[in-house]
Amino acid sequence: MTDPDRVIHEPARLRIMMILSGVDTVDFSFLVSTLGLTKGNISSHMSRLEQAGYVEVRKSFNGKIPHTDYRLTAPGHEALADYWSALDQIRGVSDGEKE
Amino acid sequence: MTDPDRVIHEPARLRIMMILSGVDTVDFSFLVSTLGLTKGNISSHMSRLEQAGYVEVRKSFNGKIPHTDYRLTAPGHEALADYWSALDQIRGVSDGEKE
DNA sequence: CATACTAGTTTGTGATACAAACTAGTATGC
DNA sequence: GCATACTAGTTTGTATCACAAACTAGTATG
Repeated sequence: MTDPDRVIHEPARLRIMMILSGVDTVDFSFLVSTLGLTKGNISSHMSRLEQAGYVEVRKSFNGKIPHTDYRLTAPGHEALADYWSALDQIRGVSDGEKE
Repeated sequence: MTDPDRVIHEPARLRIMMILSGVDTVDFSFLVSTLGLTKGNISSHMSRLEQAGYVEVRKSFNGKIPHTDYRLTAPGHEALADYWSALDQIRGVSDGEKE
């Protein structure tokens, strides 16, 4: 009866997690253009994911331009897997009895 | 890129929808004992689902005791199916490609 | 007639998703 | 050299909403 992790459950963050799970790193601009959300919105979602320990933030300079990369941590990968498990569990509620 | 229906996405309501999808009707008390949520909480979730047109409320009297039954409507069934589709789409990001 | 129970609804509050406004620095135009 | 625009984000304000506590309305029991 475990409820899905709220941090991941939020659609925007779920998308972010799914994107991150498939690649090494993504940068801020990529997320902005891919997700179609405002920068502010993405910024706060990334902060939330960072606070949860699900993503690692790496700030650097691309020449003189600041650059931010995000990477999914091991706990992040695990939490994402657990999230889908929780959802499968909900989905399979009537699995045994009827179709 | 359709986001999952927020009405259904809320874990408590998702559970309710899944329960309803498997049976004809459930009554209020059943939901209270099954979900482990307070009555107030359940009451507002059911109102939300009713407002969305996903459930139909049927009030009656069991002798002299009031009784409330809930039933999933056709749009409700459809919305639930669409919800899982939307989620499958998110889940299959790396494999389902995009449009 | 009062205490407890059934069956819910209404109310108050804290959390939060979202966009707008803001910050800080770089490149370009005049 | 000054300003205008752009890149790369963060902070702030607001409206929504999930949740539980308090309340309502009626019934059964001592």
